[in-house]
Amino acid sequence: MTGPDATAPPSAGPRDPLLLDSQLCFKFYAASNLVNRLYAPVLSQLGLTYPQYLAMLVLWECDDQTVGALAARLYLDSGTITPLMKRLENAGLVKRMRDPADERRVRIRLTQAGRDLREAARKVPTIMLAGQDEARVDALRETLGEMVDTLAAMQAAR
Amino acid sequence: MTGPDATAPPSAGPRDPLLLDSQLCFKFYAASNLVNRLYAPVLSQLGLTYPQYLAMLVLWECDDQTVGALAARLYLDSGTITPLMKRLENAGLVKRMRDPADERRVRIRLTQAGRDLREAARKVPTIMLAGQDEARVDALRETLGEMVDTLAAMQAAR
DNA sequence: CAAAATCATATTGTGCACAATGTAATCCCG
DNA sequence: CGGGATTACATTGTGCACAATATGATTTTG
Repeated sequence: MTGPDATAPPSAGPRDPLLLDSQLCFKFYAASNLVNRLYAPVLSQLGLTYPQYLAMLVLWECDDQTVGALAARLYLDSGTITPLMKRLENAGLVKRMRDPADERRVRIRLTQAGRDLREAARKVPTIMLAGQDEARVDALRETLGEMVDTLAAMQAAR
Repeated sequence: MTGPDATAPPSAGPRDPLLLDSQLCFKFYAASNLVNRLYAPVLSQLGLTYPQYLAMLVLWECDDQTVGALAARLYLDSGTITPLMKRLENAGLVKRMRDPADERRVRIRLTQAGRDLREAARKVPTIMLAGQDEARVDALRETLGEMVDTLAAMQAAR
């Protein structure tokens, strides 16, 4: 061994900030990837990927939105939404059309098939949260919601 | 309005499980993307992307690991690690070589430049956590750590 | 010991995710 | 009203992320 603390300390003392397990950011990264992987098999039954599912949630809440509004709602770049919407259009779930009032905007509208998919999607949260403690889920959602707000504010202040 | 709750309810009552803001999973997704975006400008000064930074953290902890071990530690597919390591090799930070004892394995070793980068990386956690309440960060890391363990267990049980 | 099963990684193909850039429409200011 | 600035989206290029498949090495089994 050349340096101190070649392995992680048992429990106490100031942690090395460069240890992977010390990284709060890694928890978000790992959780996001794991969640994506857990949802994939369920969502594939609907013919959706995970980001596509999230975009459809937004449209089911409020149809006829612009590309930019969708991107903002999902904390994504509009350059991510454009090809995603083209894939949803190819799947017959949405229609893309230029806003006649402002030709710069592209409005996204659900097709009948897109609206119909909502009923099938109702089972997704049920399946994914089965066996989880509801109070714990609510508490975690609350905590993470604040964290996302903080991160979004840091992002906006850059 | 055609249905009940066309907009989100003010505060109480059972939430619609299909609302985006009801989705715990979306918080992870949004947080992960936001974190990535916040780290990118800082890490670019080291010539690293965010996943590359995480992989380097693992190697700084324990050098000379196999591709599979790195993937497991980061909760990633080995198919993600292979091209990532090739890019780190092109950057001169690691060396890839077949394990002579088991030719199926590829071992990843830091170069001197890779080891040297660790000192420059020490400032990253300092910069990113500046102004954050330490106790709050510790609590969140604890909570998220448990969540990641839960997700990893669900993943393993599939 | 040889054939089959298993294992570790690489390869291919699809789908994000974002920075940088391009293009066209609209806004704004004099 | 005319022209520069701004806005909104599309395009291009790089880098993940994973499923499916391929390749080659090792282990197991008859």
